[in-house]
Amino acid sequence: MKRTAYAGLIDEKYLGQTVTLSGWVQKRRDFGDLIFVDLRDREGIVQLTFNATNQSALSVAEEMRSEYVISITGLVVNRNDNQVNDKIQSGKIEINVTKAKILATSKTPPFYIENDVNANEELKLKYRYLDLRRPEMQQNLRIRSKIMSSAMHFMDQNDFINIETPILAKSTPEGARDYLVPSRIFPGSFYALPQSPQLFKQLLMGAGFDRYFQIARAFRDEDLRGDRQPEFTQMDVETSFMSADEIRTLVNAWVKTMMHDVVNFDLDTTQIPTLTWKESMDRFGTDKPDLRIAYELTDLSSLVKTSDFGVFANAIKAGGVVKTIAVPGGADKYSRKDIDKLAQYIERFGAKGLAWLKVTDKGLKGPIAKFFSEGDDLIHAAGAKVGDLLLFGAGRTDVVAATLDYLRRQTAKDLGLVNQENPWAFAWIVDWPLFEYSEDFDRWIAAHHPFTMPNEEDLHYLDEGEDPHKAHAQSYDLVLNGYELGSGSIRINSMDIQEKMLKALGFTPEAAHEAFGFLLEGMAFGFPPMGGIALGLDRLAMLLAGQENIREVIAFPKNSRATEPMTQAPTRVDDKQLNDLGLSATEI
RNA sequence: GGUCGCAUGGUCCAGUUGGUUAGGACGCCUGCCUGUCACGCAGGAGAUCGCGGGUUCGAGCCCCGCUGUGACCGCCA
Repeated sequence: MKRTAYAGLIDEKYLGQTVTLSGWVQKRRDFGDLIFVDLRDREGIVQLTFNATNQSALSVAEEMRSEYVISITGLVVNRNDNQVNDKIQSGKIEINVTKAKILATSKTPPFYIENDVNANEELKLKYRYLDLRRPEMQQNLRIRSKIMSSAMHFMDQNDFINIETPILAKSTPEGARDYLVPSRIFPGSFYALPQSPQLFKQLLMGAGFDRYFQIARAFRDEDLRGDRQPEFTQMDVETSFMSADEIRTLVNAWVKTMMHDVVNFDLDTTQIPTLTWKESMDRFGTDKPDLRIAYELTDLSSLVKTSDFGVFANAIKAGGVVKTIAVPGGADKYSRKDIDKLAQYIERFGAKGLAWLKVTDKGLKGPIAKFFSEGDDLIHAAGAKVGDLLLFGAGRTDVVAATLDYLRRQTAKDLGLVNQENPWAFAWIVDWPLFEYSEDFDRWIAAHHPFTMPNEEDLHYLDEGEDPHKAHAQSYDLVLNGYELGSGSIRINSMDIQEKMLKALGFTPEAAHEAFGFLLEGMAFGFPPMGGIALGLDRLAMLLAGQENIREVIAFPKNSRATEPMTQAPTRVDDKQLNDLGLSATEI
């Protein structure tokens, strides 16, 4: 019996036809001499009917259980009007089965194969192949597939060349922790899995390919988050002779095509705002703002620096800031208890407490209202209106930013203020600092990466006797709905600037050549001006699939401790394997 | 590395102030049933209450430690 159609695609067009279908038993409803079986395949579900007019098929149906794999042949017939099921696509018809065969039996699955499955994550990952049977997961991975084919097609159409770069690569300082692969031939030496194809793609520009792209896997041995996995997929792009503006225009064109191909959304890329990094930090407290939320941060520092409220005045005196968000309609919606909960949450950002005020028609209300008897100035400065809830951040600039960024997103989520009219809020964030200070390393590190070209007018900051940390970079991030989708920059293409850059990062000339000598040497042989970007396809797929965790768009993801419950990776290995590599495992 | 949660039949949960037989729903098994699609009805099986220790006459419940797991902070150029 060879399959002639997908179960989920059977509809009135097939009426009167005999079809052969194969798939899984979603559900059996047994009435004795009448049995209904819901047959599921990748396209959906169709109802099969078995009855006494065909005893052999009926007896096979009696044996069927959930998740058995079956193949059937039957006639597509109309259902009576009172038997139509509007919940499934094929609900107007059903299949009168004449031949049935069980191809594989199944144990009772540990959880139901249905969309609103309520099993815990560990169980779902352990039986990932069952979880992936859920229509939602099938849909998620097909969205991902569409993104990839859209990308491939767009890049091909725009004369980009798809080039693979090594997975076994060289460990380089800077950046994330590497995944290391021991060398058998050189015991004690290691390859590193690439954190990105960054250096290779620059070298490809040096080689004259002019336009490169790759759907590339990248690896970073850092702790996971809902939007971070240790291995992830990037749409990696590099071009020669293009400005940052031109590269963003190119990416916009791809994003527009992709949004059309994948979710059939007509994106007006001329409406994508470009914010400087500083503007984004000032207005939203983050470098990846969710622009679906209308309200922003307001700086009240100058207004409250002489306030009677000590917390505010002291924050300013200590060199910090006081900022607020006015949550529309929040005054009624948030109880004291709700606010306490928010206050407790933001302690993790370093906030000492949460000052708040409610704007009522009788002025400001709340525990600290007494300090603001002349409240109108404050209400006006905050852009607040009656019914709003004012939430304040006071203290170190970075703590206030993190706190109010969180409060802005959380309150919008709580109150349904994430604007649904603009479901896809893209933004470009530009003019990033070239360096940022790392308390961990107690030195300045590259904000993007060490190959990022400084702004033309900032080049002199890298010179002797100047302060390199004032420099800003020709780098740009693409943000969607509060997620960093991609990050790119114009690269340094001269050895001279690259060496200055590495020096500013604390590299001695010897260390610089040991780590990046191949790149520096290459630059001596005529490297073109170049720039590019890498877009995170997992996050993009997650957002387009309406998911909140990138696990949902990765077929076999790791759990939050970077292990894989199905295969149990990582595992210990044989001593022989270790011996071959000249390694020994110390911790048991 | 840290913070906060969670762990009870196959699954998801309830379990009072510590009290004698650990409860429900779904699923599973058996039987009956020709119009169900959350089928129905009758019956049945199924538990090391994550692991180890402690307190107590008595622990699913309280305490300590551990393990697993989720979210977040640090980290992620």
